[in-house]
Amino acid sequence: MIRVFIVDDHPLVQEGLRSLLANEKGIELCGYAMNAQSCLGFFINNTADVILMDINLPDMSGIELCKAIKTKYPGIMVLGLSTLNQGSYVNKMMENGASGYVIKNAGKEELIEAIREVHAGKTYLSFEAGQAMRKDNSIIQIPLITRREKEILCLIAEGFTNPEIAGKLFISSSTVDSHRKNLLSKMNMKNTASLIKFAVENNLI
Amino acid sequence: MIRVFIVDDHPLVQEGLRSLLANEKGIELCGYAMNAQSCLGFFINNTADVILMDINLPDMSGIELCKAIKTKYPGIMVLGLSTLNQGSYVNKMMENGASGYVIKNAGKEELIEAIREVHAGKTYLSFEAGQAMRKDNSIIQIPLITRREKEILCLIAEGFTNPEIAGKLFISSSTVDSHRKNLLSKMNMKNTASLIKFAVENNLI
DNA sequence: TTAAAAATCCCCTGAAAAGGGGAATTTTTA
DNA sequence: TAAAAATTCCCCTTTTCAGGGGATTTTTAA
Repeated sequence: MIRVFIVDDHPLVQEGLRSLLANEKGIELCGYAMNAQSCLGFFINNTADVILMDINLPDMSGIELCKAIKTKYPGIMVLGLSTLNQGSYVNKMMENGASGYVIKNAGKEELIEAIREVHAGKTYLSFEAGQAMRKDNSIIQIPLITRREKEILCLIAEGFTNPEIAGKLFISSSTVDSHRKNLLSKMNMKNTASLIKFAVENNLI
Repeated sequence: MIRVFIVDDHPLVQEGLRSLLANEKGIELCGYAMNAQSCLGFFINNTADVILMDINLPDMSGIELCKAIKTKYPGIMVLGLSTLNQGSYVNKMMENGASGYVIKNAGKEELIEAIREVHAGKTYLSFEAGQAMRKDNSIIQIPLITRREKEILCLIAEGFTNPEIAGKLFISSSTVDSHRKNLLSKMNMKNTASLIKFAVENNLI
């Protein structure tokens, strides 16, 4: 019996995954969490065999959580969950100990197979994830953003201006401006409007 | 046997709804569409008893689609699907012939019950939807935006400036600016960044 | 058919963002 | 420990946005 733990902040995804795994033989849902903290909390007194882990969590990125889990509990296998277009994140997550990757709208069969594979110590990359990992293809890569950039991106999205953000973070307005320009250029966006749309749609904030 | 048709542009919601209804006795999924056009296309040669209809579709609002369906096929019952905070839209959709409303992250039982109720000719409002409809509560109301405003909002989100949008729509830049100001004021947003975040999060675009 | 709503257009001013450049310091990571 | 990455800061100019007005025409709905 493979004990599966789910970490995903989106209620609909949670619901979908739970119903997909509900009647599967050999697989048992042993718990779930909506954020990284409660996930880490669970594993203090409990355990699991495989964690289905979303890449985007409210309090910590999936990459960091993956690292934390694999450092403390190397025996637990982490299977990343992503939407499309997250190639860079796929790479980062694998580098930090994930055993595989599944696209969120994958079918039931693929998900089950992936769980069994990683539980057996193998690596599983869904076809789309494999595609997304290739550097030289046409799939849009979401560039990695740093912690500070994410912080600033969130404040921009909340409607704060550069001087306001500078005040909140105790840095200069010029610095905020630099980060903003970096975000625009690395995301390849024309202006704030398209940047925020892209960020929200890809769960960067 | 109640024949149910699903119209929702979100793949994860589609998947979730389909799996929720999959093994339900007395309910049969007779088709689904990702947009209003293919929904209308389906009903030229087919029919259904209940349509689960998302409020936000890429090509037409759920309100308009609801109106169109109820005008042509009054016997088909429309059950609206919304996220929270869409009180104004709930009202509009009911005014245009919808028989009820269910919150997207409602449980299986509630969804099934709602389908049976509206199929029986009754009205179903999920508790949260009922809450959202009350004018005098603390739930954030999403103001209704006009067709033109939505059009302009989308172009802003794509990164176009006022003059660029003006060129595309063959109107003056001042007019675009007026619409933009209206959007900011009716949504009660500080600037473009927060406006776009709000719009994307509430599926307005 | 007539009132309400939506869409159109213009004025003004100041604030904010975008685009260009460069550079120093701190933190991570290999 | 050295190289790489992240964070910090500043200069300049031009464009775009936001806030404040007001007004007309067209469309929609009661």
